[in-house]
Amino acid sequence: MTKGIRAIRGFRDIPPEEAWKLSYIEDRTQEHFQRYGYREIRLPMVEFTELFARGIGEATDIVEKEMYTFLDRNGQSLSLRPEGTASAVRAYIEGGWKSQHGITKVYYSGPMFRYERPQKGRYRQFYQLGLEAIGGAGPLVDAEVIDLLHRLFLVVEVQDVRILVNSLGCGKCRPDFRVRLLEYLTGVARELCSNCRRRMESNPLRVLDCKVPGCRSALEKVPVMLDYLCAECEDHFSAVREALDGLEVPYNVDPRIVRGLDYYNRTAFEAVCDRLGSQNAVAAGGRYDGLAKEIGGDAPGIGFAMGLERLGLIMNWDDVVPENPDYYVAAATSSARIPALELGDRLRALGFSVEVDLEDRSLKAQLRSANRMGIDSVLILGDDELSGGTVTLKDFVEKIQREVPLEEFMKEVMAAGTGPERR
RNA sequence: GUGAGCGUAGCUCAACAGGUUAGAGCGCUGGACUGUGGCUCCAGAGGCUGAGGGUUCGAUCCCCUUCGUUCACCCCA
Repeated sequence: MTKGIRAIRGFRDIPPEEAWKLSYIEDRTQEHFQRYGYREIRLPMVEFTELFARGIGEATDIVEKEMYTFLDRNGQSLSLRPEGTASAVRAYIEGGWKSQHGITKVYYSGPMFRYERPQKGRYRQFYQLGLEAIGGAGPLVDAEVIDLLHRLFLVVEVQDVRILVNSLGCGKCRPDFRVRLLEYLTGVARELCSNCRRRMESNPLRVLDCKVPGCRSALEKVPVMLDYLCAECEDHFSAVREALDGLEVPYNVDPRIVRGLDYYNRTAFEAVCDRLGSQNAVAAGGRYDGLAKEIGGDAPGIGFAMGLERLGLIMNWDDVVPENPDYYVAAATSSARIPALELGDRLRALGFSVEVDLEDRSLKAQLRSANRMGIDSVLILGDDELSGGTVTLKDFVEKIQREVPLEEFMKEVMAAGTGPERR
């Protein structure tokens, strides 16, 4: 079990038992996004390192220590994408989509890569589904995006998810706030944990969401961004909230919401759940009006991404069952092996999914397989059936069995048929 | 990058304080039932106990190293 080549740490195989769930989430989510006018965009999984360095921010953890970066054969520094927003905005600029009318609304789905220690709900290759609304600066865009996210959780039946929103201010008001925050933190530095004292230097905003009790009490009167918003940001944020209230989207304003990426401004939001191990974010996003400028364009935007594995972890799967095959064709004798395969093909041509034994196993073993696979209808072919042009139908549920002319059976199937729509 | 736990059959796990031939359940294959599933019974296949070194008369067990894995910290989706 330890022999041979295995998957890279943090890069796991998603077996069929699990993969169908991710597909299910993707399907439901994409339908949902499309109802809001979002269209799929396929983005490269590798970009120039510079895109992420400038877009996400040189000083962020992602860029500093979590990217898969390498030189290609031309000596250019490339990186596996750690997230999708930077690419989407790059595509917007590169494609000149600004000239199109209205807001560009796109969604993407696929693997992201981050060099982190794997743990529950966290892998080095993980799957994200995200969307971006680029080119719109107004608060209604923010509200619709958050509304869409809220309603997505209704569609995929996830309970226990809370939506938290905050405003991070803008380039005008955030620097002031930062100064006030640092003043305060310096004052209470003795009461903070060692982590937070370190964070004061690296990323003071992060101190706000420390969970250590001592820090929490020391931070009771900490200034929050919301109290320092400039007039424009204040107006924007209250307009967003007004719209959310009008749409009856349940949310909480949480001043401790901070984003780990530099490009965010104004509206930031997270969907969190407690049943996710130490991770609690299922989806997160926000506005990034300054991002495009960093990479050679100019456009406001907002978007979010959600972790498919994490969503899969908290979804209620009780009412969602994978479909079993419709028929099992069993060969009772060796001369019926190929005719069994043929019959399988005929049924498949009608849209059914059919299993046929390929291992020359006994009839008993074949029936056992059918039963294990949850297949209710078995068709048996043997020498008797072949010589008589019949097929034996066995129904595990009704517990009945009868032998009928093969062509008659096929006609029945076609008539009642309506080849079930498969997914 | 840091810390802790765990690596025994395909899977989930046993093996009193180091002791003889490493067991069980599930799964798989066959049989009881000459061409008939589920339930039951019987049989069989399947192990360099993650790898390497050490202590010992003797190591799955103790020690060291290494690899893998899980969870947590950090951080994030």
